[in-house]
Amino acid sequence: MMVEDGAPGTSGKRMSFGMLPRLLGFHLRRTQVAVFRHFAHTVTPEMDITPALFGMLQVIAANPGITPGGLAEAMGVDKSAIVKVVNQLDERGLILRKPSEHDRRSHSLALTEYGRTALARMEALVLAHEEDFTKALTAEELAVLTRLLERLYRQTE
Amino acid sequence: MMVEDGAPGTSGKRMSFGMLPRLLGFHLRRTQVAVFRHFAHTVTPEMDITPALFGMLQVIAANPGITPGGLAEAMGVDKSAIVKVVNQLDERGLILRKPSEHDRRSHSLALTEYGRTALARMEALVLAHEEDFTKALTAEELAVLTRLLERLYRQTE
DNA sequence: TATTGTTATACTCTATAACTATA
DNA sequence: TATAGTTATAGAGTATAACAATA
Repeated sequence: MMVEDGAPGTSGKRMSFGMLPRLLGFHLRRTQVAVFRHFAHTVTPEMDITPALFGMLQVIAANPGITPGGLAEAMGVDKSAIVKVVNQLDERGLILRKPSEHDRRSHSLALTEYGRTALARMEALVLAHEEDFTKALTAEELAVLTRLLERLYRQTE
Repeated sequence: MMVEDGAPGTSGKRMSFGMLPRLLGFHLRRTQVAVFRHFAHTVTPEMDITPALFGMLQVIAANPGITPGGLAEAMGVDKSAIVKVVNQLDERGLILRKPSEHDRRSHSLALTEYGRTALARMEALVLAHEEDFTKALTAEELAVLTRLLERLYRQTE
């Protein structure tokens, strides 16, 4: 049996977040979680892809011949963290990994034919996800939001 | 020796993010990373706290007597994931964990005297971090940004 | 039977360090 | 010596399942 004892969270009582709602990071975090959840419901079921993997595919598609090191730099992670990702995409037949002719240490990444087809479908799902998630905002409000975010993170690049 | 071979990322060449810049999640992610890095440079060195731990302390401080289960619910994580966090805060003397009188299964969390002092200092550092990170925006722009984010994540709550 | 806190366990993400094969 | 890719390893963070104490 449940007993009301004054402590929030034990029952259905409202609880306070203290000063957190005055911090931008708090709202960023909540929005990020909501976007990921929405993506997981709308894109992942059909194409079995995460936001991070989709991002990797986009960068490879937009920069054919990019190296694993270049991909790591683009995504802002260590080169060692890229290996598992590239392996996954490779094993799924989405990308091709071939040694460079100039420098045999270096590898060149590019989408396969199947990868291009799959990515096209993912892009359609992602755009639908984006449109649905942002439907509460007008196009202008979304543009304002994006530009404000850009101004914040560009100052520290 | 480094050889230019046309692939971006291998050298200092610009690379493209494809359609990613048209996705809100891309900009949210980059802003989130920038906020965390700024926090790590301005708050963590003096008070050895992360954004997540600071959030936990805020919720405990604002809801004295909250249970671990209530904290888990507030932070949107599983109750089993809270245990390590509460242990850390307890071991550092920031919070006190005592059994409830009404229900001896239940624990009641609250800040210690030291915890209150430490949190006050953290809050000062966090507010300075917030002000510096958002200094590129006017107060009005920041308010607009916050409200747009709220409208996005509230629709899915 | 159901709930609270906890443990055991596993999986993801990411970093550091060291290895290999080239250069 | 230096670099590209990789491996081994470790530490967060989070989830599921199961357990003991209590209700």
